[in-house]
Amino acid sequence: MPELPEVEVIRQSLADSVGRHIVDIEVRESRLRKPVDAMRLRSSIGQQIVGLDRKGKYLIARLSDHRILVLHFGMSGTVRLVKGAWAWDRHDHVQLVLDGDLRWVLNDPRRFGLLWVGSESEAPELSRLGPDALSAEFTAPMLFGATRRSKRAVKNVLLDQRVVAGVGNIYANEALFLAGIRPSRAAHRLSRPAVARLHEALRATLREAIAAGGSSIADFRDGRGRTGYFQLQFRVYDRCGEPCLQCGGTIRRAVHAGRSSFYCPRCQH
DNA sequence: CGCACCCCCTGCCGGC
DNA sequence: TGCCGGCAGGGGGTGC
Repeated sequence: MPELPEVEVIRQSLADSVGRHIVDIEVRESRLRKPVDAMRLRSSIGQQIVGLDRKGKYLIARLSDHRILVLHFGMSGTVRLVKGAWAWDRHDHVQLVLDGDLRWVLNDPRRFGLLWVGSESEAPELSRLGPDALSAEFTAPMLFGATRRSKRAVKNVLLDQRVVAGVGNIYANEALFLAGIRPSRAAHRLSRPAVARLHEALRATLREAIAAGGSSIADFRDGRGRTGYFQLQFRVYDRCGEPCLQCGGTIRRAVHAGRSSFYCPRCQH
């Protein structure tokens, strides 16, 4: 679920946490994508959260001892910011208690998420990431360079977090539709203007999605329990068999790299 | 190098 | 009504 827009929406909803100290951490279920090291995690008790950042799909809490607390939400993860005591609910795995009687409750039914604390330089996941899709470093010329070097389908390039961080299946499909490019097009055959269109479409889609509170397909909610509504604006994602909003043709579904692609065969070439 | 295919895990939906 | 297969926003690994 959480791609860049959803993680950004979560980040914004947790803003009240900045400046607070971590006073306790309780781990009920450590079997996430990588086992949660409760002892290591609890070494951050007493630290102050001095900032809340995001890179790609990773949420990063900066601690006063200069370490970082890294969260990734996999397919089904969320974090709720609650006030007062909290009784463990189904699929709640970790509670992070802050001063001011606040707490983060990490819930992740599929347990593909990640929770880790350490120094930024030794965070293996972060070091492999390309520039964040909404950062100034992610430019059209940079994306053009990446497409030139790759014979893969352009959608697979967009999904490659080493090229650009934060794009997942929904927004890759949506951006390719806006740019009029088929997901299966060989990346290195795209023209410079086509890549520039794609770059612009991608950033516009991500910004629109953030403004809409993200996409709530099954049950995505932000830290305050609010749903997003960008799913109401999907132009192609999960619209197989439905009419193209631009030409009235029929949206098709195909599978690339094990993921569903949705596109309009008349509008995308 | 790139992809097809597997894994991790739970939940939901459609077909029978 | 109930069961079963397929599929789902993530990432990682293997072997061809």
